[in-house]
Amino acid sequence: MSSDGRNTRARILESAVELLESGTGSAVRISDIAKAAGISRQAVYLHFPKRADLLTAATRYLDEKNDVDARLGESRSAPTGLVRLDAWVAVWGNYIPEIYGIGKALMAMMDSDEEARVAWEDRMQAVRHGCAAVVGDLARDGQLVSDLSQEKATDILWMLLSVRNWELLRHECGWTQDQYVEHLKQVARASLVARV
Amino acid sequence: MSSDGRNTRARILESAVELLESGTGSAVRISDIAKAAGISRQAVYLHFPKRADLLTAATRYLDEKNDVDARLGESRSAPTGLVRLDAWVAVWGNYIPEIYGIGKALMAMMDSDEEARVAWEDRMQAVRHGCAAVVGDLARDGQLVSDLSQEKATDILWMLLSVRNWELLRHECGWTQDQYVEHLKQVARASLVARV
DNA sequence: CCCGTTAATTGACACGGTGTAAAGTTGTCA
DNA sequence: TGACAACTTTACACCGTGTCAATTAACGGG
Repeated sequence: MSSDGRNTRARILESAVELLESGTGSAVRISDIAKAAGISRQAVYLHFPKRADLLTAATRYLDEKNDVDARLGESRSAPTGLVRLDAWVAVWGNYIPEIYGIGKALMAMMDSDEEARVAWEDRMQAVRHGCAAVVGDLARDGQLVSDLSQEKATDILWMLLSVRNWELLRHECGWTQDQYVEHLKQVARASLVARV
Repeated sequence: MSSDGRNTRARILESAVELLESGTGSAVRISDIAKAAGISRQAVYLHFPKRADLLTAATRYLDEKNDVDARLGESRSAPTGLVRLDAWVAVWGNYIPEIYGIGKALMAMMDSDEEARVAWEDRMQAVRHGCAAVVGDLARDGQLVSDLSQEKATDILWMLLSVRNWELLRHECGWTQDQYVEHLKQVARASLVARV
């Protein structure tokens, strides 16, 4: 069973993201994940000593599975700032619904678990920097609305990408993921791009 | 001590909001609140059988303390849609930092406690309706940017007012509450109001 | 003045989820 | 065959929530 080493770890992460995505978020227990992965609860602790370890590992697992880095790289090589904005928003719009369950679980722990707080804030800061880059592109192309500073525009974009928004739009308005992404694009354009 | 009936309840709520605001949010325990209120833990359960009861009561307590209803009423009687937008954003911008601790605590329970979920979503829906009203005013005054539907504009405004945003801007960017409110106003104007 | 009511107190406990610890099992590889 | 690693089972400590029962203190009305 030594070849199962990485296999089991991956199975745990798969089960974790599956449970966290499709449902009750922070109410998912370690034992639920273990059961879904077909192993004992203690085996989970063998791979992830603390709950926060599992959750942060799950975010990285999703990053790799979705090739987020590569896609974000692609988005930056688009021809104009306007297209880069669309691409960036599309990547995040599609990604957020995937991590929102994990995000909820991490946010719920943030107040009591320092490690979870740091992990989540690091993640948020990375998004923020991405927003700043995209807005910088817009400004360089002369497409940013004239009465917005780059800082303010970054904040707007970043607020729009808030994880909570997806959850609320989905639950309260019954939106699909496609609707959400399309909407994000339009809203981002309406907020940031100079009208002709 | 029968006259202490309402007094104790109020003292519990005061201690609760104080602890929840200035600090660790969902990590605040019933016993912490009891200690801060100078009573026993069981006395808290006497007034609020479940944790969710206390939290939802705390939100109502803050509403009344801050006269939120009255202020929102005033904001709607402002002369133009533009001024109404400013007033509405100011009320919520000042209110959100106060309830964000309670919001965090409620959100952390949402997945496991149905009552907490309903309470929070009701609250969010109320905000949403308010946003729709303000946007409707803008549209009636011909001030809404022409390429935005009222629905989309409502979503923008509502995303900007997300409770999470305040926390993140405060922690990651070190913003003060005044900065936040001023920023919200400007962003809302930039996003929604037709430029002349 | 006593009596009933009501709020609060103390102490004990059940429940559930996290995390730890120890001993036993199975499979692999040298 | 023996060492090693992953996983299993069982058991338990810890902590926060919520419940229960017995007790004390204060107030108001008869």
